[in-house]
Amino acid sequence: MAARDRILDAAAQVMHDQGLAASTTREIARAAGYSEATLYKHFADKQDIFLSVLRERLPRLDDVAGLVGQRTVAANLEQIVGRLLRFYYASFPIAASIFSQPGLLASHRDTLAARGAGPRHPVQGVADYLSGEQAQGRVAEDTDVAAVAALLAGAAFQQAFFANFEGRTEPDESGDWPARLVAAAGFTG
Amino acid sequence: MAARDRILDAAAQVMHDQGLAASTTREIARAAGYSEATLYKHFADKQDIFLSVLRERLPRLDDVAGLVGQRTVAANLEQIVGRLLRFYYASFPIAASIFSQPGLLASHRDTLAARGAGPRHPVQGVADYLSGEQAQGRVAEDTDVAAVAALLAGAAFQQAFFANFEGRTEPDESGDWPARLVAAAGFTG
DNA sequence: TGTACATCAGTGAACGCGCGTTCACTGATGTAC
DNA sequence: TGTACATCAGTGAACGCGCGTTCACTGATGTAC
Repeated sequence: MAARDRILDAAAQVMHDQGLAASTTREIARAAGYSEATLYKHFADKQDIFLSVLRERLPRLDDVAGLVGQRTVAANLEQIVGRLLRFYYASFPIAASIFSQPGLLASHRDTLAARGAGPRHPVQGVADYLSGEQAQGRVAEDTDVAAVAALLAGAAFQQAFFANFEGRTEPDESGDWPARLVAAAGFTG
Repeated sequence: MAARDRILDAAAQVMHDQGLAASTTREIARAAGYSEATLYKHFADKQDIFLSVLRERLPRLDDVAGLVGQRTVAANLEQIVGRLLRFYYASFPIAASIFSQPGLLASHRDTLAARGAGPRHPVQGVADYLSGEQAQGRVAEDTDVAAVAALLAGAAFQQAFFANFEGRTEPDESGDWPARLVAAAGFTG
């Protein structure tokens, strides 16, 4: 099964570096070090390669529930925003480019739906973390955790977009930006 | 010059409906009601068509500065979030799909840079609005207007992404979502 | 007014190319006796 | 141990197709005298 993995690694890299449009079977085969014919021993067709990359090679986001009750809520949220920033930054080039092929987008959406996953998952994770803190009395009862999660995750998502759009090689974590976002959402200390 | 406009309208529609990958010269010409050869009377090449669509057919966002001092800050911010939501929703399919062609992305970035514009513009608009209110004493002196703007615009941006990803035909403005976001950012009344 | 010519928007048909995909094949490794 | 055969990962070369682009052309409209 080494070949299958190497093909997926190569495809993910070509998609990331050169974009979906330049991710031809020739280019993926070349990057993987196999002939084009080999691709078809492991995948039904080209779309199967792309969907497999989306399923198996997009970054995972570490679960955030373990932070409940640790340190301070503000410190945890700062760390969460930093993680989201890196996660979204790494996912963006591949995830965004599938908008160029609505059929691919729809197939991927169905894959995620069948798994019970989807792009709202990280936001829900932040909301769940805040609910956990609420249960411990470390976050005010009347806090709208879903709205706070949408603000923080949304800001991280958009900052990651800016970094990719501007061609930067890493997300902008410079200075105290996560801390400022968390403070503006009402969490200090 | 009617032909040029009709070609750009057709190209924008095909890009929006079928994605960048399916936006071939044949398809654009068909949608515009001209022969493919006519495209080349008005544009240097296919990339020139795409860049012209990005320059001339992406939605514009109304200036927001005029709201300073009107009604309440919370009400204004709710309206601004609603506008951002619709703006991002309409821009997303075309804007995201250019990530599939890094060359196109880079050219578009340069076009915007030469104009002094770019994707941070709407966020800056929100920050400027808040600074204006600060000058009138309607927003606290110590409010981090850049961070608040990043939260609100980011949340709208991500909600618009969700709506597009899920294939909805309009952004999710249901219920009091903009109001909840504004309240979670610390603005009520 | 008619006539000869210029301009100009638009086209049908063809082009060369790179794409995704398939096919018959190869050569190395494993297995039976 | 040797030998005959089966399995299996991988390939070179070709395929048909749709792409972006170009070219010589058409026919309607404008202009000069």
